[in-house]
Amino acid sequence: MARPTLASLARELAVSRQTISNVLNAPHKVKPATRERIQAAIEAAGYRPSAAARQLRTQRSMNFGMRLLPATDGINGAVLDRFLHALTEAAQAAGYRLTLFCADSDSDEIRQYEELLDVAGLDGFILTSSTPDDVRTRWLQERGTPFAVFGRPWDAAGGLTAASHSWVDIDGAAGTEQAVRMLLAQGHSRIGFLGSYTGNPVGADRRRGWLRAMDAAGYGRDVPALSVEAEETVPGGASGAALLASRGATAIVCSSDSLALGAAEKLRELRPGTARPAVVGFDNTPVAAALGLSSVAQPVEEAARHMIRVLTHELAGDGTGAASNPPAAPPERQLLLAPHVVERVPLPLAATGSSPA
Amino acid sequence: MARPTLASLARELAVSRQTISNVLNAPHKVKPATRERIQAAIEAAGYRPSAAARQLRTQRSMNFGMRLLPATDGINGAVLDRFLHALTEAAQAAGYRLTLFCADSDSDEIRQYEELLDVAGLDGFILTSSTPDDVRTRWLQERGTPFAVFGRPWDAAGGLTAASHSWVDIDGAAGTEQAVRMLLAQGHSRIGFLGSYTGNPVGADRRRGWLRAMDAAGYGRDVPALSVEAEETVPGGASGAALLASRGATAIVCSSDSLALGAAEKLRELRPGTARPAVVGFDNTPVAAALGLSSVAQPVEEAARHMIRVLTHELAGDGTGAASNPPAAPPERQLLLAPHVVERVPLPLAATGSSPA
DNA sequence: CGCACAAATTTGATCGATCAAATCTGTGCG
DNA sequence: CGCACAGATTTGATCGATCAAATTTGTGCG
Repeated sequence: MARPTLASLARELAVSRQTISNVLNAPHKVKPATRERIQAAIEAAGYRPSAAARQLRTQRSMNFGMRLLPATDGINGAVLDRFLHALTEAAQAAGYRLTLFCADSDSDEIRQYEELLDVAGLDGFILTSSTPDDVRTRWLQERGTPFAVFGRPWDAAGGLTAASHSWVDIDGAAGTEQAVRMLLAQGHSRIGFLGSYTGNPVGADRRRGWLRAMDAAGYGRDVPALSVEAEETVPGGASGAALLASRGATAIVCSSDSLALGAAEKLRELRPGTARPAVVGFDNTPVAAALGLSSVAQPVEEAARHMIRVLTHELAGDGTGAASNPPAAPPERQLLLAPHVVERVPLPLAATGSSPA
Repeated sequence: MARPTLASLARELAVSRQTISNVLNAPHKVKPATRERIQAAIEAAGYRPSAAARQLRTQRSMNFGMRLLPATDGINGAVLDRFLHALTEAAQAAGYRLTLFCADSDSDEIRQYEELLDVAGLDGFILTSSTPDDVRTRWLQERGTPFAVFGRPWDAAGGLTAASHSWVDIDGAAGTEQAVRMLLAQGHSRIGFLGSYTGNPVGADRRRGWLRAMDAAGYGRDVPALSVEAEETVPGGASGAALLASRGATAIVCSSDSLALGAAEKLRELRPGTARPAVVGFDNTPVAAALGLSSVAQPVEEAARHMIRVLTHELAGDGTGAASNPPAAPPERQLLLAPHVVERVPLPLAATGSSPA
């Protein structure tokens, strides 16, 4: 039998289309007895309303869009995977779907927004980064399209702009701060910070946490010599670590796992005796896990869920003139989530140091 | 001004809706002069047909679906990223969009198919794996829904089933074969193979390539002792490499980058003198790149593009009774792509071996 | 000139849902 | 008994496109 439609089902049940529609969209308008009878019939027939027809009438696609950046930019790799998965799952749970798209540049991204809004009628967008004075966020705001950004809108000076749009971000400083505290608890006092050259504010933010924790612990005077920048690569991490070690650092907090990987190697090499190289990375990538490297883990899943919450809330607010029954506390429009350190014991790989063949 | 529709634009131009529709969907039916006039007006007004309205009438959503596996399963990490990106890009270029969804299990995945087909009217699906006797592929085939699978349908014995559905896969054996040849060219003769325990056919396939190349080179007799299996982790790779080295192996082809990472570490350790640990990984993950490890790179982008080609071709065939003008050679329904080895010189990290602090 | 016939264009119906307004039921109460 | 009025249900229009069939325009030619 062909897929049932509202009309076909209505005929069978000898009720009107609208009544069935009401059972689905405004159950309180239907007499309980009728409602149950219809609900049962819906289940039995496996009736599912067509999104296209619904969208045509309501102008809602129940669909969010997200640009997939070309690999190696922005949040990527395993982090992006986790983020995407959580996003999709949360959207699905809220009755929305997620559509991906590609763009060559930010201006092309705007062109895509326009197209996707007109053609597919997307209800909102997820952005995975934003720059100060971002043309995309401005465009979306002017047009009144709902969107949420993963990442704070930093200004040119590395400060936070007072953007009025929704965003969620991970508090990098809180992460490195916690990493320092962990190392302090392990007995270290000369704890270095190893960042990368890129003048981006995310790195500066992570450095800030280290600084704060060192100050709080009373090691503020050591700070100048213990902060180093290197190339954002594994060898970069190694050379940075060598420099820090030469200045007496016994432990290192890094702004990425690549740096941490190189740093851990180097420390092992410099101090063959030490069991655990006191190095903490950032992002908690699979590499860190594979090598038994401690790392700051970002709660990207929570961030994704929150972004969906923000978007759906905004859309629900518009939709029904009278907001849902309980005024439902609106989700924070701007939220900073705290990461946490995943402490790991290095793998025996190094411990087996000079095992015979 | 509100978004133009076919009707509004028709009124302005004093032509009928259908004529404009024909300009877009069957230009040959419209007199050149009219066509150009209308085309210009479409551009000027920025008219874009609504996908929802179109879908309602044509029963085509121009949308493909793909299940996003929970992280750490199937193809993942950076490889998945590249695949997804290429998929999205290719779909977009062909006028299709990509919708993601999550599922808890294979049977739940079927439930999602059903829902997405009924509700969103998806035109086809991308699967990222298939098992012999896969319930999902069977369901899709019975229902006649177009789909393409990334990965060959292996049977229980590790052989290839004669499945009738479309798939694309990477020829793992060809990859390891090439890796062996590279090592042979570098002067190695005792080349080991390091795989993981998992009895999955992908690993067996990779081993097969090594075997083939060793045989071809006349080293078939060494084979039994030079094939080792270990746990699919970095330390697993290290212990496997130790074993292989003890049996005289001077180079190792691994079935993954994790194993290769551990193996490279171990070889370096065992032979401090050697400049380049002769180890080749598989998947060419960012880790391999970061550490300067040679690895077999899979052409996932090409695979993704081909899958979209297969799907769009199938849908185009159905759509217009008479296939597109030139009969357009149908894309291979089952395609095996050859990977290639990315040769890298290890990073100075190790070369700096015993540099002073 | 006029007819046949193809090319070009238009008309009305339809896809499957929701909206807004109309109609039908049923209950309370003077 | 009958009227008002809220509750329940139905009706007709509509969202924006395409399809199938009808109509108009144009061309060739006896």
